Amino acid sequence: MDASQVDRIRRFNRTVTQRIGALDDAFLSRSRPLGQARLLWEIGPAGSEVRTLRARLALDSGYLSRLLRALQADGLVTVDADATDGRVRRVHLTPAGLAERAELDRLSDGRATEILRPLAPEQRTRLVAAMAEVERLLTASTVDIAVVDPRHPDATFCREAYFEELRRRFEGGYDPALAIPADDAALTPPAGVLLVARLHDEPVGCAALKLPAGEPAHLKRMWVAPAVRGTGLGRRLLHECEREAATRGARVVRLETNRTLTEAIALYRAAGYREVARFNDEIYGDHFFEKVLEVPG
Amino acid sequence: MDASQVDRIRRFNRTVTQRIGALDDAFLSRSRPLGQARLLWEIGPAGSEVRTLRARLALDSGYLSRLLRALQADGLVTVDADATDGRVRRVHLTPAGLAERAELDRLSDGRATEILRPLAPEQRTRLVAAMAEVERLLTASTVDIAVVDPRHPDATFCREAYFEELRRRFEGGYDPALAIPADDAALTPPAGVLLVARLHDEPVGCAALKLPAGEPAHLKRMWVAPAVRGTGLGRRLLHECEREAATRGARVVRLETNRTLTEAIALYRAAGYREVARFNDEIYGDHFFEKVLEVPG
DNA sequence: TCCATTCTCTGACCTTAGTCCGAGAAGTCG
DNA sequence: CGACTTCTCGGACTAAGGTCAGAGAATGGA
Repeated sequence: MDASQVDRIRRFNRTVTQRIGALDDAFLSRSRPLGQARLLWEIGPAGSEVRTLRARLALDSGYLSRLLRALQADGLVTVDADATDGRVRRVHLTPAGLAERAELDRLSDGRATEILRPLAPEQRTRLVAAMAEVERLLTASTVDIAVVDPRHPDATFCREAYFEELRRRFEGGYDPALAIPADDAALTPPAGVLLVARLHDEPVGCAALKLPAGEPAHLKRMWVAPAVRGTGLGRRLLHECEREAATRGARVVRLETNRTLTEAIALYRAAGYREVARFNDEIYGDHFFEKVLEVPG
Repeated sequence: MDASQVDRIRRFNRTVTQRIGALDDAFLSRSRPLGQARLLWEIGPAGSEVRTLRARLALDSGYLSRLLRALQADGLVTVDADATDGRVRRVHLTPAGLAERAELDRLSDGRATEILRPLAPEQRTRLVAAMAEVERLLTASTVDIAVVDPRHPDATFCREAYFEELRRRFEGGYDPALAIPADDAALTPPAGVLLVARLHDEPVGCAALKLPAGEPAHLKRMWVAPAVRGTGLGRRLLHECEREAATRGARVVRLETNRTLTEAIALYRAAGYREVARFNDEIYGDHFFEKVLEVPG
């Protein structure tokens, strides 16, 4: 790794936590502990379940309970049992709580404005653009790719999202029953492998390989959630698949794809795949690609 | 202010504190309180005065003293009186303290590396470039410009730095005694005004105006510290001067400058100054500029 | 020389953040 | 129904961060 890049990130950290961290101070400046303020904000105008708050903010249950008691005592929230499940409790902001939250927003906006104010208009534009870029790439780098059992909820979520997308994009729709199948067993090692990409523990992409012994690996089910497109995740998934294929003994990766999936086709070409003649009878396949893997050295 | 820009800054804050804040966790992961770790790092290999640490980290004197006691008890620092001033104390890292600090650096680098690792090489380059841009512009926006008495230490610092720069850059050097003077009285309101730009309370630039009643304001002593050049500070100082001139009744700003100060000349032209005939006998003046101020509406 | 100032340190005190544990109510499944 | 799980809550406790006031040593200036 380039040392100057590492150094840059550390310097960035120092400048940014000083200057941007001030936005969080807005939460402190209302004579309310930061924890309470953050919780108040996180509850949101529509209310939340206590358990989701606990998960989102990663708080101890006792601690969260106490924070809620404090907000309740100040008349900012109400806590009552969920209608369908008596164990879970729901929190709602009272009008006073909503007002307080709006005030936090206002303060936070004020801090942001103070950052922009001293800058010339065109500097502001540049700052905002650079921030968007940093955010985008940090998000991309937060995405985690792991081998997952095809029966895992995240795996089925991705499969359904993938099918749904094909249904929407293919001319004449998509019916998985008509396609060459890739059932759970076929994507479980060592017969195959399924990779799932997650962002903050939410599935945001997948890719699968069938690994018939002695034959080319077969890439299937490459999907990237719309929210994270344009972050290079497709390329990363493809790269991980090739690594998996190589370490599991395959020398070649093959795939077929539909003509409507233009980004995917561009991705395969950019990654060094070359178009070959049809090698199976997949009815949804218009283009067939192949790449000879480099021997890992 | 553009609401979408404000919004972007807030979103940036959320993503970045999550992801980059992890760099600070490195400081926590050594079973040492964050405060102690930060202090240890801030002392630096060369040692520091206790009072400068207190100022830099904005710590209560009692609190800082206790932190130092704790580090001392762990054998990481030594504290002893300054040689020239027996009141101030100096802190130095022991070999163990240096090792601990190096370890913190190493951990911090590790976190930074983890951010870069999942990215493609060209994404890394983009991230680092965008970070540099954000840092640069946030720094620019942190610079504070204020009217300062010419006898203030920051003002004299800027004056000396300015003269030193002219000495170095003018062909044949610079002697203030030969130039048209602008003494302290002439730069004290209402006869004139001196603006000093500061970054983290350190002077990093200045600009002055002489304001003879009923005549054009005369801009003098425009200087920007090398470290913050290219951040738009010159333009900001110039803009602030025009504002001061306008609110104090001037309709026109004039200035002369030397041909070697090319950035300054470019700045004046870009800001709408037009070159005019020589209007005084300043021996270091090669170019003479003038701008008619817009009437503040 | 004396007085005000600067600098550091200690003691006393407070709030916030956070952990651990066990009780108890509500739901689920065989 | 009974056993197990899920979810919430309060008690007990700890560590860390932080504030305030006062004492005492060293310095600088009138």
